Amino acid sequence: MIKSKTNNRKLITIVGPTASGKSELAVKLAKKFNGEVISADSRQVYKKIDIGTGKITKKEMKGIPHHLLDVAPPKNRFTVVQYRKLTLKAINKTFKKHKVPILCGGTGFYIQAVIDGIVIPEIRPDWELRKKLEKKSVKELYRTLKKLDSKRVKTIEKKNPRRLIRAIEIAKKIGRVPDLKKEPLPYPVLIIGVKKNKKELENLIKKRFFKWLKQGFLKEVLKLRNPPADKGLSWQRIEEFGIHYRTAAQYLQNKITEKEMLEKSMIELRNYAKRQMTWFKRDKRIHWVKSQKKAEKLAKEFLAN
RNA sequence: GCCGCGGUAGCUCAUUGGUAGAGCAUUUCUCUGAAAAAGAAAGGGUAGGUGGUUCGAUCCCACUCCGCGGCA
Repeated sequence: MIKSKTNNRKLITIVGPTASGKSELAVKLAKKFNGEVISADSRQVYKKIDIGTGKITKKEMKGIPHHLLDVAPPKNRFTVVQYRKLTLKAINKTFKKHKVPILCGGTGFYIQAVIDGIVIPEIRPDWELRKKLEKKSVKELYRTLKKLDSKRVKTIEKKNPRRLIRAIEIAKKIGRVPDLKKEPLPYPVLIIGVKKNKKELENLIKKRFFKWLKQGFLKEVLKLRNPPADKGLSWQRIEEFGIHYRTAAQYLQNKITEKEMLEKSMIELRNYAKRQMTWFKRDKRIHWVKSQKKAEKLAKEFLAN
């Protein structure tokens, strides 16, 4: 390999379940190794959706630049493809400053799209078509896709309407769903996973939620609904911003009690953390650590070589 | 004390005279422009207890225990 400046490019990635302390670790590593943080969170990309997504505060950033936060208005739906584009830009910008980009977040799909370079067909979501297709049964959808693309049908989940609809959407526009293309990053990547046992994580999630409530999380939700000037968001849209927003919206509409809100949040967040771990577990590149010290050591070795 | 209602999976509840199901929870898994999303699979109950009727009871009957509501 030719030794040149580009070979000094290295990306550190921090993954882990919700509430595991990724953001804090990212800031710590950024401080220590002259880095900038790039968030990998599908909800924190939205403006005004702050407390309930655990978005890092200015103070917590400790002067470290953070990217991919507040990059979209909450009214519009953000997607992986946009995420990948913006993130690659942010990474390159960071390299230009001779700093280490630290990709940090819990949205496995977004991270995979960046580091493995999942190239998704350039077919934009067609919400009108989706709306129409949503009325159909999965069997009908499956049959429709089968007619359009005999290959994709073989690997797709037969009972998953969302996947079927997207496949149909692509096939309708360009004939069939192209094979998955991957464009991995041309520089080394270290992936650190923050490990927590079940009980620890459960406590962290609970504590964090109570903290958010004290910080005015419910007020934030109400403000989304009824902002001072502009038209507010629908409850339906608010519920899309994640588990806490969903349960809070239901509570604020008097559909569930406060107690139910707390219980539901805990259960769903626990399940979410589990799903995240299911995703991360299969990636054998991840170095799982229990302490920040261990993470620092890994980063140091990675950057030295 | 009396009357009524109920006691079936961890929870909420269906169901049937031929040994039971759902939703949620639990465990595991999937992942091609919604991913805190959308899906899949699995484990789990001898139907409060005892006795009786019956070829056979979780379901019918009696007694008993427990919970809830009402009356006194």
